[in-house]
Amino acid sequence: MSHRRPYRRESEERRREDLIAAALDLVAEGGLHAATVRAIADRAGVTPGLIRHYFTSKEDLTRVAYQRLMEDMIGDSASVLLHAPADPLARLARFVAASVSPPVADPVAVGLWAAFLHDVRRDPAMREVHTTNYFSFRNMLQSLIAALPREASEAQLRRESIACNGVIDGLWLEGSILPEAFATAEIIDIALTSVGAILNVALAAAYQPDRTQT
Amino acid sequence: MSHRRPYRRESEERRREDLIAAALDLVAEGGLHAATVRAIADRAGVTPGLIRHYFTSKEDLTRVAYQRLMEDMIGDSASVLLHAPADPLARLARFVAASVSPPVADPVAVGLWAAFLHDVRRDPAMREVHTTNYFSFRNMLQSLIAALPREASEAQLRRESIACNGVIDGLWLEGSILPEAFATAEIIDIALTSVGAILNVALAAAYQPDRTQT
DNA sequence: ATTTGAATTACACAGACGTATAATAAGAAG
DNA sequence: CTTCTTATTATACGTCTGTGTAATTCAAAT
Repeated sequence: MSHRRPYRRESEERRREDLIAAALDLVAEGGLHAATVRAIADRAGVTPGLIRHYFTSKEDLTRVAYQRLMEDMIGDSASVLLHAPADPLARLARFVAASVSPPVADPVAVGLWAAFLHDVRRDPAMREVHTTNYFSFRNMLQSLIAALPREASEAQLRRESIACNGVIDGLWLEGSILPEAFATAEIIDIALTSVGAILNVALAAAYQPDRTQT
Repeated sequence: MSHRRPYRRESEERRREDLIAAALDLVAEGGLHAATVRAIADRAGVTPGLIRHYFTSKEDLTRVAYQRLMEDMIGDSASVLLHAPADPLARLARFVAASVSPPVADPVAVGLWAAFLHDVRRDPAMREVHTTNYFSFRNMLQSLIAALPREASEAQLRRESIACNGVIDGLWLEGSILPEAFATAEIIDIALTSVGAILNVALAAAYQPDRTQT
């Protein structure tokens, strides 16, 4: 009499991937509290019990999902440099522009990032993921700045990368939260001009949009 | 036989105030999900039912609490200008410095702000509170910039205030999330130098710390 | 003193939460 | 075709959630 739901067996990797993606989806849509065990399982097309088969607890899944989110965001930024020009100034310009425009700057991404922020402050494991990725991004930026044809001490480089990172983060935030208040082109232009002013280089003039993508 | 808990009647204003404060406290400590009706009531020293006597729903209380948070943050920034110098450059410097140091920049404040961010994106009412306060802050900044002794078009002023606001927000964020990674004095110095570079004025040199406070 | 209105407490309810455990069936191995 | 492993489903449990409603008790008005 019992009609048990039919199912397919999948690889562990695939199942974990699906569950992580489902969790991030739900957090993006409805905040952390929307990503319940039942909702995640439903979105991933499995039953709730399976989550505890692949993750020791919901907290465990949350941590893994956050790590995945961070890796993706860093990856999006870094991938810009793959097809970037050789000229250091143009490279920096493209990196800055990419960091304040989609897909890096995006309401959903900011929502996700914010949803996890509280746990980041509380949970040491998540805190370390954050710290690692923050410095990873800043170091990318610092390398690009260091490559510019000019003289700069190490201490000055550090200060400049913090400052530029600040501009980028701030504009990333505002542009993503109030997307209708700014045109993407305007945000890019402001970011380039500001970073240029901080570094005392003509960054906006050196910017060449990437024409290989949309 | 029934031992009913004794209580004092309080003014509506006082009770609402206490409940709002309790809610913000709990959100700061444990995120939005920690601010349950029962926990809020407990913290405020009342029973859960009372919340629905002063607020039509928990969502209502949440909205009001967020509004209070924003007002307080804007107020902290604005109050700096009360005892600020008359010199426009020094005024701007103090405003910028205050925005990236305590009590404006503070891990708890950032945690609170982030906890509400998702609802801000979703709920139109909360969204309007955010927008209003964002522009309120940016207009304060723009006024300070406009008061500087130099020539600047309206369009340039807008761009500069967006850029400076970006730097401030970004440094506020990073300094608050990773307080141990930066000294407060360092963040202030970076903020002043960066804003100065964007506006092309000697802001760091014009900074005079407020000695009337701690 | 008594009455009266409403601020406050007390209790109940239905649903959702994360978790634990037992039952089943898919798919590989023999 | 049969056996065996385990990925997956199913179900139950206790707790917590927001909300609705009735019972009380405070404090002011009379």
